[in-house]
Amino acid sequence: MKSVSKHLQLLRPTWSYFFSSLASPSNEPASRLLNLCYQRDLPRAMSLLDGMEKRGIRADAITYSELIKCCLAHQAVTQGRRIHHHIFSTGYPPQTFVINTLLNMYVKFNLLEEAHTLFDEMPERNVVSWTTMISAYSNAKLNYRAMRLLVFMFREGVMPNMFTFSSVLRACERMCHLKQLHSCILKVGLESDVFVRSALIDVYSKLGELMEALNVFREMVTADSVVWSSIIGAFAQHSDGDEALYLYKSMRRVGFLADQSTLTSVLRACTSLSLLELGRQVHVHVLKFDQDLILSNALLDMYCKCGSLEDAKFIFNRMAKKDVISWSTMIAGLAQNGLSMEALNLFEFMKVQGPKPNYITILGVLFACSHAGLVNEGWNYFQSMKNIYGIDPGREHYGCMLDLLGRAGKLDDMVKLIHKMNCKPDVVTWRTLLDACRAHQNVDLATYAAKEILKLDSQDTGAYVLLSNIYANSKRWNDVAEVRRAMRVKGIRKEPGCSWIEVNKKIHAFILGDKSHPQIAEINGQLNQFISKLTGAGYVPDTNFVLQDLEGEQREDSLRHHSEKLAIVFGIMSFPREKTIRIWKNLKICGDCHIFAKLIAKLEQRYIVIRDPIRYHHFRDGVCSCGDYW
DNA sequence: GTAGGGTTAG
Repeated sequence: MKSVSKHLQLLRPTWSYFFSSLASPSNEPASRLLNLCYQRDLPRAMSLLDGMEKRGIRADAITYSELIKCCLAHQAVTQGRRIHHHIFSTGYPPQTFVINTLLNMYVKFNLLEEAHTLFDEMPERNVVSWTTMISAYSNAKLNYRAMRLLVFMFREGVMPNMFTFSSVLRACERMCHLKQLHSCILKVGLESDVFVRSALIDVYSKLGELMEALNVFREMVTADSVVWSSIIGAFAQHSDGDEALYLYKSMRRVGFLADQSTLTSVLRACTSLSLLELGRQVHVHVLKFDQDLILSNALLDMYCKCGSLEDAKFIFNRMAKKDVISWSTMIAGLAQNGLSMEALNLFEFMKVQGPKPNYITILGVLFACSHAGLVNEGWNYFQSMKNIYGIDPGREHYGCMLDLLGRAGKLDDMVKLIHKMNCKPDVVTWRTLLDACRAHQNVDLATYAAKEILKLDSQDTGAYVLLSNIYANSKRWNDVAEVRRAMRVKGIRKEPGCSWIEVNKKIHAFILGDKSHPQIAEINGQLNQFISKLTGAGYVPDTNFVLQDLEGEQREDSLRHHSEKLAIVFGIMSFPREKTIRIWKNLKICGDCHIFAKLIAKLEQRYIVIRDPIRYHHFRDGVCSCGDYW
């Protein structure tokens, strides 16, 4: 008996199908259609649909939904429009669910106008219809339209859900709107939804309100790895690497696993803090995602910015896929690390084998020319960017060209270019001119440039300091006193030079005049010994870089304790000879420290890398990668 | 049927 009932059970669907097809014979093609959709057989499904249309047969909502999925899988726009036509031609009013599916199809095909027309014609729009359109506009960065739709949605009395809020938040550009949205989210009790939460964190961060982002994060009762990634990314993008790394450690401690996005932000934090050793540890976790282009680019950038070009080249060469960012990162990385010719060769190779260069690629190329003193090549590349790639030069490109001319001492050409620029000169423009005037001892032009800077920003420390140094170099002590008086009156102080070095996973900071380091006496003693040894070998301190109008020994004394010298000596004391000494600092290296680093690298047979806010110096065997041109 | 986080310069 048991086996008979088992057989009957097996037969039951067949019988029910038989009876149902007797009762409604027109359903049979619809079921066949659904099967074809499941098989993703679009041609046969479409021909069946044509037959159904002629006989006035319609399918159910699930079948239409599957048919549209089939079109999306085949990227078949024409067939999608045919289905749209069919749904409205059978004489039955389509369900909202079915129209929403069509709406979604047009959005996925990036046909927003067609989607919007259909949306306008819908007899009834539910929360999914509204959210589909809002999300489409947010994705397309048509933020105003997305926000406006939310208002219309409220007016029609449709309540947004968590999908709506996480979509519309991305379109929010103003703090007042964000505050309103946030209140609304709290009011309807959606703040614990992880999608809404991560979107809130992201928008607060994009609008520069990091503390608000942190508040949203801290108030959470719910979390997932994306919420963690959002807050880590927020700090990493705002150059607060310390907080980003602290949050990453907390994330690991509470048991969440880092994925590609998290690791990308963590690498960015390592990059901003120049933490090569930590970066290498993160690299181990990155290995399991080696197909992820964004993550690989972040890794490449980390090695470039931490001054380890061997690792950067290794990563670049074995990346299976490279995009314009990979190429631009490598070109700029080579240029910033003093390998200008390699950077330009790579750019030539990119022109043949790589993607089309963009605005940032050209910046790296011009930077390479500027730091190698290649004036003619720089001009050629500058002109070709518009002619060949259709890229209009921006403020940064002009900046590189001015830098190039300035380093080569072509001050008149600099002034001509400033007047020809298609944008108004800003503080950076004038500072480049001022810097060139200092290097080439042009006091009158320097005064002009400094005044232009102070017209734009009366508190600009750099202008005062550079002007003071220029006067000091020309021994115009009265003018120096005048500049310093102005600085005192306005309460402007020179930013103290600061250098950092990582020893045994600890960051050691050295600030000019600061004696707080526990080993400072030992470091100073060692430094004095080195200076004596170097002086015996012909080292003469270059006092052109002292702000104060001091004379003789006092001027040397001030230079003697520049933070990078202390960091170098500490590095020598802490590391074995074969370990690279890596230092990063907040200001550009001065000429005297540059000479000192070259000589000490030779004397002690050390490899020293110093990263300043713009570029890198690799000191080895008495020479620097910048070729003394920075 | 509708949703969230990541890369190059400055």
